[in-house]
Amino acid sequence: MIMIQEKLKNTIQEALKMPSITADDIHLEHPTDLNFGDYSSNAALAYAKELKTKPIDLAEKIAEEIRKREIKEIEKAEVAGAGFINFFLSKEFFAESVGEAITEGDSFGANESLKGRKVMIEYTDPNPFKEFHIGHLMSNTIGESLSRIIGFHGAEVKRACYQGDVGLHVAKAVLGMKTLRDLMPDDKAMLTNKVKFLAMSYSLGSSSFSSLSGIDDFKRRVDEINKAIESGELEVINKKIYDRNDDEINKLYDWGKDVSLKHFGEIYKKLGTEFDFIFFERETGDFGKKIVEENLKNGVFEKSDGAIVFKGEKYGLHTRVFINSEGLPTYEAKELGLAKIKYDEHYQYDVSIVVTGNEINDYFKVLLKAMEIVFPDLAEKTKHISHGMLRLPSGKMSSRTGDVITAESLMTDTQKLVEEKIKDRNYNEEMEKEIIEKVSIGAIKYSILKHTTGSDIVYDFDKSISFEGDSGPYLQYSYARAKSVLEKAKGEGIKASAKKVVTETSELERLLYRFPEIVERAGKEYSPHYIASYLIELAGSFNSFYAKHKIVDTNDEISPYKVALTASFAATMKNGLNLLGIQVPERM
RNA sequence: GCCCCUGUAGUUCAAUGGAUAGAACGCAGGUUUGCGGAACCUGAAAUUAAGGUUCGAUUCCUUACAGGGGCACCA
Repeated sequence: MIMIQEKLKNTIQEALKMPSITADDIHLEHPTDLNFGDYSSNAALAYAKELKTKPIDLAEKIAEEIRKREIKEIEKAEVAGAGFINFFLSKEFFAESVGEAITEGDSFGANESLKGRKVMIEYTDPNPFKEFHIGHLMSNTIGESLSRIIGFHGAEVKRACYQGDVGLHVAKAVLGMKTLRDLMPDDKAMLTNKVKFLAMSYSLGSSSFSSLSGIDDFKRRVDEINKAIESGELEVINKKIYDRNDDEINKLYDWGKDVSLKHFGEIYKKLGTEFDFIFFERETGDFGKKIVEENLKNGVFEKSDGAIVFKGEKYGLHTRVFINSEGLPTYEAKELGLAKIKYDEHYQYDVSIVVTGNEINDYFKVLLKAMEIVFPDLAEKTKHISHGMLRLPSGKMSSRTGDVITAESLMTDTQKLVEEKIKDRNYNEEMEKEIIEKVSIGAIKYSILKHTTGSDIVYDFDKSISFEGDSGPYLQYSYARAKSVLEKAKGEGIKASAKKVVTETSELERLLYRFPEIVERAGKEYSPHYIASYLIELAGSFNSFYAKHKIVDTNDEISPYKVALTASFAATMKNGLNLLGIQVPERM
């Protein structure tokens, strides 16, 4: 499929008669306006000067050369504008690509450029005892999509999640649990109550109490916990959690961790992620500490104010603490240990991708620099992909009222909107449940993935999740609509066939064949949003096509072709959405 | 103070150095009972400012202004 590009490039290269230029130097693009053709090259503009000729003349020369060859995929090549060479693909080419999309089905768009490569991708990374918030949802959505895209390039992909099960945030939650112990749900209680209990415990241990005002004896408990924090009990608990030498603490800790992880498990299931590896900070801490200490003598790390640091200034970065003055490894040391553990003990990857929020970009640069010195081979394989922050229109999300938008509240709110939308349609209960889940998750994921990875997303609670226009449900709807047309065609005995081409080429065909290219680009640049915007364009094109033509029509001799076009659209949409981690309902 | 990121229609987002800057929401108007109106069609509406590089700049460089993030024992 992508061979057509190679063919064009080679031809242009030959026509140029410039030995110093290789086919790879030739740039091809899709003009934004289809009136300018399907492919366009600026080669004449770029090399006219060197050849001491006018761009227009050179372009004409190249175009002539191409016409002479009578390439069957090319209907015409013309010169336009300042010296662009525009290529219009032939009907035969489009018919062939429509046929390909149907035959290849679920693998349409896939390639083997990463065949044999092993890729580990770490994402989501929520912390047990704490809430699963929007940031984790973003990381999960992007990480899952990247995993699928990279897998579509033929690589073997392993998904990993790294969770902070030790540290001050955990100690805070345990302290909160101690204070709220008499409210602790018994074993018969529902999971949701346990989760709520945990959330309360955590917020009791933090500066925000807004979610707690309903509980008994609220003020006494807050006072109690503030007193405990002032007296340094947090550090004591933290140490006890590390050392596991206190039965009471262990019991609370184990219970809380278990509830948390089960809860995360439910969320992953809804989101469609299955991790191959789950790492915990407890495992990486000691190891990371050892690595740092071993590299003290050789000067990679230095002692400073009782802590062990990496002086990033030498490399234009900043200093970071790897082991604090109490001798405990910080996140930096743990991450160093994690990289080594991932590779040595679990998976000999060729590439290791870590997806996080961009607020730690600078920190990650320091980490990578340190890793470059200690484990150069691993650093070379490691790639940091960061996503933007989610902000409210009025400013930062967490500081305003102390309310953090949890991923779950977003998910349930969205579900309610979908429920409202479909309440008048009579689906059976099972189907309704499926539709609600797929559509609401699809809406959320799409609204994250349509943005350039790395840019911030402004989140307006009322408007952000849309079901119309530029939205996940719009894509799902278009797919469901196509499926329903195909059902009807089947019922009327019309078989899809791309063999007989008598129709005018539509925009739909001119977009469909591009899918494999889009997938490649999304993979190369680690950017799912290319797929998202492509699918929107594709869906719009299909919907226009649908409005203009009657697809299923026993009296129309080109109906089989239109059915084929519809089938290839459906296959492409399904694959594209799958790469975004969005499921497709057959009906909605 | 220093470092990083970002400034595009009223709003939220697109645009591998290319041609007339593309969508969606919102707004104004429309869609002959034809396979699903979560749809389709028409219209008004934008590159923060000033320089520079280039045949060509939303894109690269410089400066200014505005917003976000980070800068030692949290992650």
